[in-house]
Amino acid sequence: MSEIALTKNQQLVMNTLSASKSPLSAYSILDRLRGDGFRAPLQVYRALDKLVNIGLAHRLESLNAFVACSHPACDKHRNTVFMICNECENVMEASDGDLSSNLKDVADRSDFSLSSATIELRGVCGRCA
Amino acid sequence: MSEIALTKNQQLVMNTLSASKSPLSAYSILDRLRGDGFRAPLQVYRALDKLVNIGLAHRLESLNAFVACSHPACDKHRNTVFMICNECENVMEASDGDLSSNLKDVADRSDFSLSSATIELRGVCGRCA
DNA sequence: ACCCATTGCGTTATGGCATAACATGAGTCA
DNA sequence: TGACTCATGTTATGCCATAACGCAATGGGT
Repeated sequence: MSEIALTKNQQLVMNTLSASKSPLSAYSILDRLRGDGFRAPLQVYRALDKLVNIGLAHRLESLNAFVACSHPACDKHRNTVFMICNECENVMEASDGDLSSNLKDVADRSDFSLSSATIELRGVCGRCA
Repeated sequence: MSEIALTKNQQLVMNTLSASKSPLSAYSILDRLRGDGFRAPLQVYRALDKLVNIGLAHRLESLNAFVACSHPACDKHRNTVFMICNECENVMEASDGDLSSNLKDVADRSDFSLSSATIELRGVCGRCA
């Protein structure tokens, strides 16, 4: 497992994501980093691309937003499930072996060669219920 | 089970979706319907809202696009899984009882009250493999 | 028949999300 | 040195989605 050195921009974006409890859009990250010299969306998107690629952040498709990975060590063998609270917008991350193998079964049954999955749940979290 | 009457616009959008094998964005639907008097995105989005609500169409979050429902009778008790081929962009739809109960288990374990799920798989379909 | 609530329609304008294309600079390695 | 890679900065552009307005048609309920 190699440590990966983040550039200054990547570090700034990562810090911004980590400091937020709820997902942030690229543009809201941009706004928070204007004081640090950020001026264009691309500066954010490029950093996000890298962070997502190395697994330090995740993109939430249903929100067009991003979160810091809260999984201590993201298990590459399992699909990640995101639970997005409709009330507080906070996001919980989970993974489950049975779910992942089930997903693979579903794909296999359709002769579909699975490479990645987007699993985003909506509902209400325990704190808000 | 009540039959639902579609308006002219809704019918046009539905026909367009049904005629396409792969997902369509709202704007590409708009382009295909300009000859039928469509002029603005909202005309498409309003029809799509309705079609999605009554289950005749689905929104694919990871594509920002829409597909006609290919499920003969969409089972409300099961979550729908979309398999999107990276090669041909075609989409297959499936559902599975085990997967749905697994998903609920994962949510329960996090004290999350599940109301809806987005499950979109990427990979390669049988025809393209 | 009347009112009223609901639903859909059409238009203009606006806002949010994301990337293309081009040029620059820093670091590595043969 | 030269070629290559990766990150950066900037401008411009394009796609996705909705706000806000007003109007038209429908369908109960009294």
